[in-house]
Amino acid sequence: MESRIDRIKKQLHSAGYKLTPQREATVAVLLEHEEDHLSAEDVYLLVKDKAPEIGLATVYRTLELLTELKIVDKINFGDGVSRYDLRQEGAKHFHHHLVCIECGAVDEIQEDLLDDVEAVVEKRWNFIIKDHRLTFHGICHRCHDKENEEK
Amino acid sequence: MESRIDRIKKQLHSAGYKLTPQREATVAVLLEHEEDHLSAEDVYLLVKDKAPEIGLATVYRTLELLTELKIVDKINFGDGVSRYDLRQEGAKHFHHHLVCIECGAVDEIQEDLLDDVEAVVEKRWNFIIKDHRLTFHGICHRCHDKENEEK
DNA sequence: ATTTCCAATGATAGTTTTTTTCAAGAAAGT
DNA sequence: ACTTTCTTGAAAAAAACTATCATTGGAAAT
Repeated sequence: MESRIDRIKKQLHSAGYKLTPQREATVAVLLEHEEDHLSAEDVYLLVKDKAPEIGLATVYRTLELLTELKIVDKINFGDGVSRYDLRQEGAKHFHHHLVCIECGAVDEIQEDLLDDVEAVVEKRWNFIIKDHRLTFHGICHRCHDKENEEK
Repeated sequence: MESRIDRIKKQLHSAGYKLTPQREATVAVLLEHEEDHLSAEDVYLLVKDKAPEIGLATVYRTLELLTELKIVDKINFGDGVSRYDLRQEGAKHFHHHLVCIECGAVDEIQEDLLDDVEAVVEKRWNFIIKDHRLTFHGICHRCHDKENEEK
């Protein structure tokens, strides 16, 4: 059975790049933290455990490359750092996010809830949608539950 | 009749701030460029025409203040700069954006198309939505038309 | 009126994040 | 083996933003 990393390797190759040990370590970190939303610095520190000799610039370059190939998506939640998020394999669009304004947690919504909205936008604004970014800011179920308990 | 700037002045006052000449010049620039999505640097350069002695730090501080009071919204289209966008008066949510990947134009959608989606999210994820960010990336009507002409 | 106070400012230094440069190293092609 | 190209690490540089601090200017107190 072909693993995820093998398929990424093929994607790189078909775009004319190779999967160097540094790139492999970086991808491995991203795979191991699929649920998280790591900054370049975060990734760098985690990769260093696997490959201590890696440089920060290489991590930035790798993340940029993976973004270009649409293997990861670069997002910004407004805190001054770019974060990198693996795309679901085969997903045609980027998933959505729920950012809690109380605890800072970021949850993901994998379902694509925007089909109807996109149909309206494409028609009414004559805009051909290639991708989207949707983030909700509010209070997550955990903080919400906690507040209710306190009452 | 009360003008927009008067209402903003009141908002500042009721939060314990005053509308200094520098703040007024900054707000004026934002009002004159409502359609645009200016960076702090952009605002700074435009404000300098009205008030040449203003400092960049003051512009940053004013934009931060206006963001806090929800008079403007701070957005990030992924190009490494924060941009500032006046909120429609009385709008409960931030409007949406169409970013063209060909020409870079940014158009606005003032209608709130997300009511249904938000109802689903609040119910299914038990998340209390306070605000949202929605941006579509794709090809705008102008670039689209241009391509058709060429054929 | 004077004085006192304090928010607000401009200039500048400092941070933080990201990008560029450049020399060296590894890999692939010939 | 030799050349070419890609990739890398280290360090410098750039870009965006924030903090510091002395000064100012206007409101409030006396």
